[in-house]
Amino acid sequence: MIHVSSKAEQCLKAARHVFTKRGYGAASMDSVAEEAGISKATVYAHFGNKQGLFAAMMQRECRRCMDRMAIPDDVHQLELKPALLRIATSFVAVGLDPEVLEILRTAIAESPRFPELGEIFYTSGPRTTLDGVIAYLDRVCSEGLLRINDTETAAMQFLGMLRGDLQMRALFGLPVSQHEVTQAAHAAVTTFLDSYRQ
Amino acid sequence: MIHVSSKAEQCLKAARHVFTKRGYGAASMDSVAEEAGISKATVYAHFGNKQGLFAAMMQRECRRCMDRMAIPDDVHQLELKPALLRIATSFVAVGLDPEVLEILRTAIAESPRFPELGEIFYTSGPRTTLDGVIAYLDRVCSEGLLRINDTETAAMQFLGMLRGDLQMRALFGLPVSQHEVTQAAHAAVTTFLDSYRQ
DNA sequence: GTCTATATGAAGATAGAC
DNA sequence: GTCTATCTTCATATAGAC
Repeated sequence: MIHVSSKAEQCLKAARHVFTKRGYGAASMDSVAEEAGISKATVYAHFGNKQGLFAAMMQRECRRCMDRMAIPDDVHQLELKPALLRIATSFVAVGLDPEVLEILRTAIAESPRFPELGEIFYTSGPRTTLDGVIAYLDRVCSEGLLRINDTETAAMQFLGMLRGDLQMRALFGLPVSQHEVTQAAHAAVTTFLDSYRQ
Repeated sequence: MIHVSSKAEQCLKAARHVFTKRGYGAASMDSVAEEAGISKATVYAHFGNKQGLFAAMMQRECRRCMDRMAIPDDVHQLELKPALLRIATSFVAVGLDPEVLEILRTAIAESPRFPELGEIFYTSGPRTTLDGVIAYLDRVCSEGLLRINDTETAAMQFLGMLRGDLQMRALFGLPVSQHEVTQAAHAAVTTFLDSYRQ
């Protein structure tokens, strides 16, 4: 187990704020040090250089996201429709959370310069949710509640319908009303069941 | 009509390349001038400052995108299912086009610093397609081919299913196979019709 | 591990000639 | 409109003391 000192943690928090606010290229190590309340030399001592600090910050944030991306445990105690609605509500809540959006935006922005970033974020974020939905759909299919040939495609469709335009609009900083969110969740569940329950 | 000199155009092309490759913050006006084959002072003479150049470039690129975002004209001569498949194929082809992704990535990245950018891109991109699909669905509903209460929600669902994870993976630079694309298009049309044709 | 001080280079922006 | 040359600021990174 690697020991991470308190100063390094302050530094990562400050890095998160500065990098997401200004963008990687325009962020300065001086700003990070100042906001963390430590000297710039200490930042370099811990993370080597700017790229190292950014990569460490993003990896940490991706890990933090992952826990929230899994589908809720209690879905297995619900009937089919309420369970899908529960998954849907949880998914859009996380996907539109301002802190998650900040990290997602930054990951998209810098993925051309940090190629491993895309895979890390996708695996710990969208893919985690997708795998959870696939597992859930496999189960209800084996119980005969739904008939789905390709549960991976179906899961992608379900999550895709939930996202709709909303996540893109949120990424752009455009307003997304609570009404639209609940509307999208209910509509996605209805359409999904209409298609796959027969 | 505003006359745009050849040098300004070279400049915008170079700006597109430099800004999308390095990111706004890390891009330098020197690089843009060098790549355009003109002097830096000329760049400033035309666009004022770095922000002005970036905004001008992005507006131009959004306009260029818009034409490709409309749904194809020939859908109106097709039957329902082939028409949806035509819309689907066209939509994913544009949405996964590397040049479009480059601009989309940049728009997402900088929208916090350029708030008007999000609206410009959304309006000329995703919203244009969405409006086209809504209009199409309204027409086929009025002909009695489908029964849809809320065509806007249905259109968002259709486009959302098409995107699935694919656009996000593409934004992250992860591989997306041609097979996945056609698979997603066919599956989206099938699911959509299963749900709304009854 | 942490700091102050500094070297070194780069980048935004402009002055002034043609 | 376009250029060369330059000003000035700021950023990455390190040296060296404690």
